[in-house]
Amino acid sequence: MAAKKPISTRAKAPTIRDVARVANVSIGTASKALNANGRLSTDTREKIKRVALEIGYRPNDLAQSLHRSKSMTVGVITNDSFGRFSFPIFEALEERLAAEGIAVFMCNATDDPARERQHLDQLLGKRIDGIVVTARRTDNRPPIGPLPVGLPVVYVFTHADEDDALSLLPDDESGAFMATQHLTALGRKRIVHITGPDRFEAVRLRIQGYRRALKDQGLNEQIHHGPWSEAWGRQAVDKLFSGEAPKPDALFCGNDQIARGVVEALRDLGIGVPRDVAVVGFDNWEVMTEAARPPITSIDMNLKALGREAGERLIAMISGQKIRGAKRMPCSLVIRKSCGASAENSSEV
Amino acid sequence: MAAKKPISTRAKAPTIRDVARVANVSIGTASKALNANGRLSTDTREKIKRVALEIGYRPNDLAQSLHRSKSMTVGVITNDSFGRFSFPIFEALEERLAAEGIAVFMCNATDDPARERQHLDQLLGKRIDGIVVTARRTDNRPPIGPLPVGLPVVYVFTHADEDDALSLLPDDESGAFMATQHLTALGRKRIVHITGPDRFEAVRLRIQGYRRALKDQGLNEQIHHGPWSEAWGRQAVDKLFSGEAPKPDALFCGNDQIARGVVEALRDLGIGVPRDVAVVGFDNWEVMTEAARPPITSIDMNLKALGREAGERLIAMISGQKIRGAKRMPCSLVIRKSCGASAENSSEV
DNA sequence: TTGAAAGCGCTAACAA
DNA sequence: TTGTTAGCGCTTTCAA
Repeated sequence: MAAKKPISTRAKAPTIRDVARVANVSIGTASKALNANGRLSTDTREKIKRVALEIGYRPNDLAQSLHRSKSMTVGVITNDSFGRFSFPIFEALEERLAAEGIAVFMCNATDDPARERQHLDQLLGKRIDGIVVTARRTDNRPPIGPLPVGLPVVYVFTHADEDDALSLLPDDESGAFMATQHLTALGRKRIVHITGPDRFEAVRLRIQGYRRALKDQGLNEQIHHGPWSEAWGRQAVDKLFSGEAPKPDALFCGNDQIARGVVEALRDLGIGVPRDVAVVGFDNWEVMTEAARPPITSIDMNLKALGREAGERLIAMISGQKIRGAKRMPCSLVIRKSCGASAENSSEV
Repeated sequence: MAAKKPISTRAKAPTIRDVARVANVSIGTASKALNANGRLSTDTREKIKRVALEIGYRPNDLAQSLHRSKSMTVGVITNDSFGRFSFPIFEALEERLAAEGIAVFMCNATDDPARERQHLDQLLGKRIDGIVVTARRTDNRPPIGPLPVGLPVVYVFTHADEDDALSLLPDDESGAFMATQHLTALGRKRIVHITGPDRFEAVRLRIQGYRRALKDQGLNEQIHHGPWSEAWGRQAVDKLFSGEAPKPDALFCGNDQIARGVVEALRDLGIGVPRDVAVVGFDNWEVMTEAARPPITSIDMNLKALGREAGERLIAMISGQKIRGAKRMPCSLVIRKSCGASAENSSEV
């Protein structure tokens, strides 16, 4: 397709036949020597290895794969063009798979089913050994496919509308519980939740965790929805602290951008953080949490652990195991100054 | 390596031999039919295509590549684990290459030469048709390798200590010139540059652009170095506006985090932006520039264009062209409220 | 211990 | 128009 001119100045890579010729043995012998199996005189084995090194022989994985019908490659399909969430996941995933000798095709489908289909076709043509599907948000998505039966698929940071699928997700509910409990443990009583649009599953789950923690202490809930932005955080504070109603003494925010807006607005109003109001965010996005004044306590979804686990499971599936079901992986609380607790209690992993 | 049990429940994919058998033709004929070349009766061609579709035949790229000695894959090696810069580049690159039917292996080397070497070996084993090297910062790096002669390599957002290499970089100098000129055009006279550590090539280039623009107007320069953080931006403002010295009427910042710190500190001091002091950032990182009060005018490095161009050139090289040399691609000015200019003048692309 | 040969799935040159 | 066959680079059985 891209080939304009057939002229190629590329040096052809040496093959095992070249090794055999130079070492003056049969090609079968050379193969045996290089693959460390079968018996062979140490002499010839050494010689062959030396020759291979000298002429810069490197086995052609394509040919090898053709033979073994295992390509040692997997594909990742994402729709997260910004990369905020999927990048750390991908990074850990790739690291885990690389350790196993598996290379990773990265495909961006940008929410376009046609592009997704196209990428999938390409990957299947390359006979990938497995697929990882990831996304910008954790909500359900239609299952990817159709796929050859038995092709391992892992959904991570998203899950499929299908029981059979294996998916790995952060435990939003317990993360939010942890955040809220941290606030109640510090003696806060009027804890308001400022969060994102409730069409996000993550928002709904975080609300559940928040509720559970409040119920434990017999406290009342108050929830406000808005966009995932600093501006919304500021606006929410302006509203909450302007009227006659009793003021909150803690704010649990749906993400760190909202939290940062909140912290800034409180600062503008001269309300002390954490003295008057404690603040917790979600995501542990350091660019936000560390730069805020004061730095913001937040929930870390441990995206890298998520990616590593995805790699782990994919490897298991490739080697024949059957795994299914959704698993939620634990979040952790990262304590900073915005709550007034000492950082000693941090459960950061 | 990962293969524990040889038992595989995977359905074997149909081959062209299967197609031929079912369609009751020779395997050569089937191939011809599916590759749309050579002449063939429309009848059989139709039949073969239909059969292929029915039994779900999909050509095995591995076998195809083996034959053509072209794998239709390329590798990307990055050391940018955060992904802030390399992700947009990668995204555009991948999109361009996918359009050509080329799939992309993504490898993270995290600044570790051993890991880089390992990834490279893996990629060479997979007989990739080309390599893209990218990085977290634009500075020089040792050339990647050793590589088979003639293997196309593109460095993007970094460049190699080597004349022969092809590299694509943002034009930091002219970007900084644009930013500074924008300020002078608005009548600002005392324009201070607050930037990052000068071990970054980008910092040095941006200084050059800043200087050139000042010289054009016969203005004096003043440069302050610090870390790439909001805290540094705040600190710089505190210093600049506390003494008896004449105060700046504009601040050109080395990146958007510094700019954001600057804007916030000015706000704290009750200094009007843009009324008293105009501010320009660098990177056009919307999460910073849009959330600041006021939103910050910034220089966009057009990372996507950079990625697309890298794809373009790689494709050209793969098809036989020889390209070399470093190319700097233009930045653009994205106007927001922090300078007091109307957004009409924006040269955003 | 080593060599010969079949075959992985596909393409392309040549024959029929 | 269709079929046959060699070969891409490698592994693996089977013979020598």
